[in-house]
Amino acid sequence: MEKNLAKTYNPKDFEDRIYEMWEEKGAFKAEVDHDKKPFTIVMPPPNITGQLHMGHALDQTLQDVLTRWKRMQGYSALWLPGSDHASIATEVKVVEKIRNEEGLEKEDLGREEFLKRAWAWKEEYGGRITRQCRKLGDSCDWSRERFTMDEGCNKAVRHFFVKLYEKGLIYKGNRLINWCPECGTSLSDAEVEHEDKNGMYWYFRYPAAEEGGQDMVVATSRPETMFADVAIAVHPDDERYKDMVGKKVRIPLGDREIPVIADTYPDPEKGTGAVKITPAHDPNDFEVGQRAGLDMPVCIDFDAKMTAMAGKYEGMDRYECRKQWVADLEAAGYLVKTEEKVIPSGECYRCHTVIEPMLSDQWFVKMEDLAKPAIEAAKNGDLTHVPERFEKTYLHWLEEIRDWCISRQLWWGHRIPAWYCEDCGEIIVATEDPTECTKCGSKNLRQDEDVLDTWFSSALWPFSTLGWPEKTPELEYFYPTDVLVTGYDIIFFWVVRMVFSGFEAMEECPFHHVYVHGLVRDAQGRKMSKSLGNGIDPLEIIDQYGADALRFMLTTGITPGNDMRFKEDKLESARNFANKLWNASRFVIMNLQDEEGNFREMAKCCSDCCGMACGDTTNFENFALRDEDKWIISRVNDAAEYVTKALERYDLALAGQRVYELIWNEYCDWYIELVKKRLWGDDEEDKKVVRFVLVMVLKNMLEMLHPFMPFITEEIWSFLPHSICERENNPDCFLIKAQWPEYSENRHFAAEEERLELAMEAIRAIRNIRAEADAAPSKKLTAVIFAEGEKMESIQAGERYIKDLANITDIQFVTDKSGVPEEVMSAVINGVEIFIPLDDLVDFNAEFDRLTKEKKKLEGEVARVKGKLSNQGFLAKAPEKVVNEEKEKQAKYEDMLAKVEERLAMVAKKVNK
RNA sequence: GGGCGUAUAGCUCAGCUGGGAGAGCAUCUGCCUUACAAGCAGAGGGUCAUAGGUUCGAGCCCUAUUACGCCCACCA
Repeated sequence: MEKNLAKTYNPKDFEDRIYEMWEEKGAFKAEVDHDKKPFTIVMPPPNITGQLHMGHALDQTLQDVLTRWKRMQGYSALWLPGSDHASIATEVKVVEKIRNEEGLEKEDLGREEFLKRAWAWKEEYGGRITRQCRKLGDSCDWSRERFTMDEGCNKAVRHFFVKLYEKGLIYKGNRLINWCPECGTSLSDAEVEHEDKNGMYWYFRYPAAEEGGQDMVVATSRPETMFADVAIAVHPDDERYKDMVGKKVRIPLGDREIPVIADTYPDPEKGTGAVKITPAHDPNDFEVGQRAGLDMPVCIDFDAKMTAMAGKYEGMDRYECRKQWVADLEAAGYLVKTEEKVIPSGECYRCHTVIEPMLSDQWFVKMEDLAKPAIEAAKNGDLTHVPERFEKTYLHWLEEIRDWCISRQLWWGHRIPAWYCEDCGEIIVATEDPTECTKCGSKNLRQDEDVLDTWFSSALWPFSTLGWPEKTPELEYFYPTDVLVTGYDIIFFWVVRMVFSGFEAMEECPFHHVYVHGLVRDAQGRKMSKSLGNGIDPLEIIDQYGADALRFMLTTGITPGNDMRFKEDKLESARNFANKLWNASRFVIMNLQDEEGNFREMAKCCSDCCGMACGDTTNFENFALRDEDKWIISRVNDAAEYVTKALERYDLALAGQRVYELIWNEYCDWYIELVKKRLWGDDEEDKKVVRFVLVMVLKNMLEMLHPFMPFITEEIWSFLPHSICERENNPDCFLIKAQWPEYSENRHFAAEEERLELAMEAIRAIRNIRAEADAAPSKKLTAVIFAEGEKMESIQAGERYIKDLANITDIQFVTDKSGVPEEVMSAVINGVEIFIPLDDLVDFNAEFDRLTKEKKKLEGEVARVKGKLSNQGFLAKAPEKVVNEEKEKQAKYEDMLAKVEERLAMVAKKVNK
């Protein structure tokens, strides 16, 4: 007895074992190999603070499918893994830990000590997520695993920073930035989320401060900033306020007087047409302030508390102050009116605290010039998006881009490589820590306290991970990468920044395709989130259904760029599919003899053992292949073409779907059933052929399914006879390294396909009759089949199939219907009539209904075809091929209709209708 | 304010360059047929959101409308 697969499919029995085997054999390793073409994907590095969630599972499975496919196609396929230091998220985690465990704040520890704890935290928890990836079956080259804050990345960051600084593309400036009071740091524009909230406009009267002036009424949604008002602005053409320009008004309840100025910013149509100007707390006002050369006092500090500018409100929280201040103003009669309004508000993408625009010293990347090649790449096709529509998003962002604030007031991250000379004030920016001031020679240097935006280092990921700024062989060989796979939610954060950084550092686009996928939502279509508690843990799913089922579920039934819902039944269906394959394989293996000699002989036409993958037609002439053998070979061939083309355009869902159909609906439902009798028969030569085709087709199917379901396919593969794969000569030949099946004209058998499909139609028709007549499947029946000419030949070729699969003991083929008994049920298929004598079982009423329905259907078809063919426009303008197809259909349907009508007339008599 | 997406069977979704509407699940009927009940066989079920248009021909292309969703936006 041959060894065989376990009786039941249980992924836990082998998934971990197979993954370890792959790793041990170095199957994921990608080498610089100039005999091969490179294929490169860099993994979007998951945050070290994170747990593996469904988003990662989707993202990584897509990348793994592509990597495994390309590896099988003979590429040196590198999927480079890593993780991200996640500046803010990690710092917050570590701060909380220290607070909880030691009751200390980070300031109590000091920078150095804090960083020690942070690194310790990273060592302890940071590897968790990459360990979890292994459960998914990720075939990334772990020997090249990187971390955005490792030594190499740090070197890359410093070099890149210096490069930009020296070109004048990085500068330091006192500007209005997005400040998160909770996280205590500045944020880039991309890190601010906009949300509309119900809010209020308050209209306040600013009393005239001089003779002949008028009171000014202005609206504001942020009364607490009034303490830092420096002017009231009106449009220069606004007649209402013309006389007030240059005059002063007084801030209510205070003694500060501020001028009314003219600026084009205020819109006379909006509000009262007069706007209070608070340059330090509003981006628009900041610009007005700059234009008018106004002071920029600050009334809210970095903790979102009021400063001394706010007088008695000093130290109050900004919202607390707002409440008090409005009440006080109202009591004093300065509140003119209120208006409920929807106010757009900016929030921190991490903690959702309302952003405070703050005037602050920060580092910026000047974007205008950097954006140009990135825009150009998309426009000239060097960079394409799948699906295309995301190119619009990408371009829109780049075209509207503003300077990028890259400094963060945190400790965990890449420290800005800038030093200040305490003696002469010189700023030194350098890749190595300087020992003395380049200008005055002073050794009294102080490094900038800030760290860089996490995305600054992520932006370098496609080349920093390959060795940049060194010119390594890897960088030379694997760069640029081929495709970047990511969710649409981080196009701005990451994709855009990698592209312009890639151009700047490497003078080449970091990848040529961006495959954008959607979000995995819960069954109700809601976003999975911690706060909702509706997240689904991929590890639990793997535990329950196996990684293969999860992977298959995630990669099929989706459309690029669209969100998907996580439904348990989809998962079950994927698991059932794995089970089906398992059982079919078990069946094949169980029926094999000691085949090593046999198959070696049969596959010998292909010296390097590729068997059917060789496309050598002489291969088949040596075997007595029957129609069903050629049919399944032809179907596999067709699938190989379809699947490869689908993968080439990143249509993984359709590719997976086609493999599913091949395995279940073609191989299992038909081929296996068709050959069972032969397999158990007496013709030893024929049995050998059947076993060979069964196992070779299975091999090809495993190859095509492998990228989607790597574990089960590898496991089954290990049970296949060694003579059909390279394992005979090479014990390390595993499916993961097998050759991807290619389409070959030599394996396309149109005539056999057509004949077999006619037989299938007949089988379906007879099964249908059985069901309608309530004849048990086990009941043996006979059939009379009428056909003429070539059709007779075709259907006669299918005699054995019909007998086997429709449980018919005897078929009488007739070219004359006169001998057909009356007590029969019948069916009409393409050019062929089938009669089943059922003796007492004939149900003429059922037969009558069935035929009536069939007649109606055929009448519809005939009418449709006739309509088309009588349309002169159609005949004149449609392609000849289409017209001919329609003509053939007309003949076919008219023939079928005539036969059905004839039969119906007879049955009608029986039922007196 | 600008941009984008979705609308197809009871549910979740496919449908590639326009050429006779598909899958999975669910439902109904019959089967433990020696790989598989996580299965087998059969069946029912759709005015492809609405209204126009282009075309010989539209689920697919164009225009408008409706509903839901997403993204961007300096937001008095």
